[in-house]
Amino acid sequence: MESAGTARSPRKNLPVEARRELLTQAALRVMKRDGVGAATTRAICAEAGMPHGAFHYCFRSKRELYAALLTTDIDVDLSAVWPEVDPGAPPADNLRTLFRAYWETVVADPDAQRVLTDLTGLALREPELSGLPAWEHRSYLERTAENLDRFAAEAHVEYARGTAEMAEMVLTVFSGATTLWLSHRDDDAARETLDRYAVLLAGLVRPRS
Amino acid sequence: MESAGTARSPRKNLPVEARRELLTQAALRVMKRDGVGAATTRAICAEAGMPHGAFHYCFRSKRELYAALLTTDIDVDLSAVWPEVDPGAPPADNLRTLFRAYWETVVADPDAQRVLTDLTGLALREPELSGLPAWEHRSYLERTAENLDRFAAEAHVEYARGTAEMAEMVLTVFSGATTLWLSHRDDDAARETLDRYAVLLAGLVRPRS
DNA sequence: GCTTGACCTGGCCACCTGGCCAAGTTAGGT
DNA sequence: ACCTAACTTGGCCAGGTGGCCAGGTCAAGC
Repeated sequence: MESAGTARSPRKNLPVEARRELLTQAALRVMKRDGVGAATTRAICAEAGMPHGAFHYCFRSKRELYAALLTTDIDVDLSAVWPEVDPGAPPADNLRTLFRAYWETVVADPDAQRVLTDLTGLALREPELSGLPAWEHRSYLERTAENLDRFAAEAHVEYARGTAEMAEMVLTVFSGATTLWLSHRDDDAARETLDRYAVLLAGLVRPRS
Repeated sequence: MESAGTARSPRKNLPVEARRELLTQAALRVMKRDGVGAATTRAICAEAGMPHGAFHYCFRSKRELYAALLTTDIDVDLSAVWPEVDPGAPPADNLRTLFRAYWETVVADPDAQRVLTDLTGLALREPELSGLPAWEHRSYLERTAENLDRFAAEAHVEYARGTAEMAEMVLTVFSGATTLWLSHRDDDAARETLDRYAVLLAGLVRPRS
């Protein structure tokens, strides 16, 4: 079984970077399972099968762990689930397919969204980390724009207002739908809302010139 | 001056409910100022000018305080800032005015949004409180629908897909715009996005039959 | 004045938190 | 075989946490 959290490697010299990686992944597991508040340095080390002392050998402080999480580990890879695009279909249909593909990734791992939200809120308080959420948002925006461009190429369309603004609008709806769904957990309502916005936003799409 | 947090009433017999109210308001102040995590029972009592012992005379546990906050105190009153509606103007213009009025309340007190977000996330973890966010969402949805109805009446329009679904869509955009803005703090981007969505959603509005 | 019950409080408790460190262990170069 | 520098660890610390309670205080009713 070798279940994480109970296993305890006897002793193994490891470069600090490798250990940092193990710790950040363990932290993410704990946060998803028990909440960001429950991710104490001890809980994280236990999850990673390390003694508590290992933590402050790898990280100067807990904030450094937060920073590592926000800059590297939290990646909801949109391109992972890429929908089939039919160049012949109406843009609204293709856009709806795209939105649903995103939604699958949200439903598949809701805890990831909660952790991201909580971690962002936490970082905003810490002066040392307060810049990270903005950075993370820009990164997210860029990747969304890339996906939108790829989508536009495959569907043979272009965006009336430009890709960047389209990306901001799409992210707004995704973020809102996710937030609301985390509260009400109404799958149907969320999907319907996304479908409707797919239709609306299709109005900003036109055949490529 | 009588600044809150330092003043300390000598001793005053108060019905428990009044004291509870004082504590919840003090808790809200602390959370907005220093974050939800900083709102310890001691910090809250200090803010309210009470000894620490008072807390557990009024509340059985800290969770009970959270519940009191989520069910009564957190009210972002949309109808407080009601825009002027011009029945002669295009629906898109009126809708944009409505959206901007909402946005003013967000920008006026961003910390309230953060507290609401964090508190919701926290409640979702606690089995005892996990139902409250859904309840809160329904309440929010109803009040949004009421406002939309009032708006429709004043602007002499109606909603093609029904008020309820319109409210869900509007809330989705509001929530998303707020979340994104809390990260990037780009006022212009947020306003532009809201303006664009006002135009898009105006497509779901038609003259009253 | 006296009784009663609601109200009030300082101090205590067990537990947990992030952070630190001296002493020990390992692996690789020479 | 030895040295060195990187790595590992259990234990310790000061401070903070939510929760509890015995004993004190107050105001109202008689």
